[in-house]
Amino acid sequence: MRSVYNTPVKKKRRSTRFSTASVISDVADRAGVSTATVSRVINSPELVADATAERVRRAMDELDYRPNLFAKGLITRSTGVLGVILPDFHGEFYGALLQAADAEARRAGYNLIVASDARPDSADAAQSLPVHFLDGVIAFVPFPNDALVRSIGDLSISAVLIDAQQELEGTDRISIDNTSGATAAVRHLVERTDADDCFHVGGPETNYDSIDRAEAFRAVLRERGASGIDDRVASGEFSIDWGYRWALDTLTTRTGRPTAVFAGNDDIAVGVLNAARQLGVACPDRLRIVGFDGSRVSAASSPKLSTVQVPLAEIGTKAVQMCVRHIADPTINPSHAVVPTRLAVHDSS
Amino acid sequence: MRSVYNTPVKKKRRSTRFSTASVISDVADRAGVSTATVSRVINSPELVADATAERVRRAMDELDYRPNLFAKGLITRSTGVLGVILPDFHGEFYGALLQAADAEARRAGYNLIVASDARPDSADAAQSLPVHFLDGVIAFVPFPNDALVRSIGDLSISAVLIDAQQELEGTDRISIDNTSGATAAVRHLVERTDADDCFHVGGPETNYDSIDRAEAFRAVLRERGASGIDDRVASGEFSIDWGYRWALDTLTTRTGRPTAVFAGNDDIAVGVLNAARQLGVACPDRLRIVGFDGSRVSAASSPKLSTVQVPLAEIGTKAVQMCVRHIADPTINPSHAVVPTRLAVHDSS
DNA sequence: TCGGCCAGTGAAACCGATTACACTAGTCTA
DNA sequence: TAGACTAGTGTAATCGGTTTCACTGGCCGA
Repeated sequence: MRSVYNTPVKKKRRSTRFSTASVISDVADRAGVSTATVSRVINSPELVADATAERVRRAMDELDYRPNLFAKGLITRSTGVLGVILPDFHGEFYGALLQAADAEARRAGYNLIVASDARPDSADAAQSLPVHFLDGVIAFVPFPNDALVRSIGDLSISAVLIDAQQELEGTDRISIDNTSGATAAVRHLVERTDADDCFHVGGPETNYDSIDRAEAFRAVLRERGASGIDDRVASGEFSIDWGYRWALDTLTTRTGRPTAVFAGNDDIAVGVLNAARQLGVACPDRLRIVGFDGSRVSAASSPKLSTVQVPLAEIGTKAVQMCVRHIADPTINPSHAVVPTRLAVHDSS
Repeated sequence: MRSVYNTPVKKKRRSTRFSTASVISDVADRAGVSTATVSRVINSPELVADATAERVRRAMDELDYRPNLFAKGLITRSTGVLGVILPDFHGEFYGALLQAADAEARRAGYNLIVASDARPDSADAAQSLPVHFLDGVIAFVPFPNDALVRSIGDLSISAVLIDAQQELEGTDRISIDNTSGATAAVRHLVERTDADDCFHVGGPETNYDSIDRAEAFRAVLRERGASGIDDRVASGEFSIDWGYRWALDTLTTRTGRPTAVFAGNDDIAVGVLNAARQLGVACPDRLRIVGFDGSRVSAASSPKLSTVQVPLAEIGTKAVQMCVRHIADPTINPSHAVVPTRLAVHDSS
């Protein structure tokens, strides 16, 4: 007998408010084993005799036992949660990405915490994310945002940057190969109309994708020996409204009328299309239009929009895979995946 | 002296792999106080002398101290994380909702974990969500899904059900008042065309919103004494393609041609619009169309779609507010909010 | 001057898991 | 048949916080 004075009535469960959830010691008691054995049944069953394990499993079932993730996390320092930072969830662009990422994460046994932060150069999302919690972070950074990238670096957890221009020590990256798709789109246009009448209506000036797409436009036109190229490149925002305003303005007041428009994304293209229809400019007969993204609005427009497909689902899936891989083995070299874009010709060009 | 044999060199930090994060005892040491005092500075500063608190805060800053959420959660049983279950994130419908929910959650100091589960009658999302972790759950359940609702009930945490038909003991609910908007929309149509030529192209048969919208259609037509109403109600899915197929079929083969279509949502309406344009049926001259949701595609279409606005952002915001309120005080009676819908007339009707 | 009270603080128990280490009993080898 | 080894299990330390309780010293009123 180890002690004479100390024979408590076998310490029983605290009555934590009215939590009825059972804990590991309940299971241990019921199965007639120690908590260590219960833990082993869960985490390394090969160490436990079959008969014992069976008894423990039954006890877990009967008590509907679920391990407390706080206690577990306190030891293992992992939660099975990945953080995802996106500029916004509004459009389908990020929705499609999130959908695929969530599916892949679930497959790998992870959950996604989301945070959006539209403002460039704000790291609020990263700040408010409960980072001590997360096993990894995936951030879509299509704008220069040093604050965000830096604060992700500070987290020193597995991270995947999508679309970011900045390199980050030890971090996986995914980039969108805008150039190939954009080049194909612009070539497609200049083969059908005079290069001097081709216009580019781009997205935000500082957006990396915008920059790539505009540059591809310029390159193809230079290649064709077009002149006054810069005058035919406009930046605005990724919205229907911007495309609409631009087209209304340009189609009515310009002297050299556009015969082809390469839009920075599908929304812009749809705006241009609407303005053209309103002005009685037939598409594709008098105005050819190509969008970018392959979004649902592009499929919904009529004439159906020619567009450059961005494989959003693939990006989401790949991001999670990279992140999970890096969590499993932090020593492997960070990789840089470039996802292709592909011109899909429909009726608007 | 309490013990003779036991004078360790003041126990120092374990070298947890290479985690450089500082813990509460580091802060305590640096500030020359106990861990209890540090904890008090964080959680109930009024108990600590100003000078002491100031010293502790400086120490926290200098060490860039962040409380370990596992340890904290182990005691307080709360994480500041809400789970959100949606059928999918694909369309902008749920995206808009999520966007607003995230913003509101962040404002209230919470984060969102997301899970999507498109399959009706599957509770996988709820199962795979790390529920021991969550302070609350918000679920959008537009389809009958007893499994999901039941498993949310089993969680016994604060929950908000959106759009669900089932009641759940002690659970807040939000419903969309489809009827008022739908009624207004159908009245709007029958005032402009013969009630006998009005058709409804609905979404999935089992979707609660679909059911409400279809029923409102029937009610208005009955009110007008229309006949053969059931023949003019079709169910399909919430997609452009379904609307397109329906219209192609109906506009070409039916004898009594539709002059007005009330669509189950904007996607369907856009599909109808595209088919009509392709068949040379002018909208709104020969065919009036009203959609539902007030989505971005509706604004992008031309003619601009008349539609019934669903305040998705409001729903997201309200869901988080209800959930947070319920977490703060679980004893308050669950409430049931009904959000209105509003007809917005544009150019398609 | 004494007792009571209060503000401020620390020591230590506790939350519920994981896991290093110790131990037992059986099997195998020499 | 002793010794080495192994499979299976339990004890107790540990993770990093929160919180109860006990304690100290200063101030107050009687």
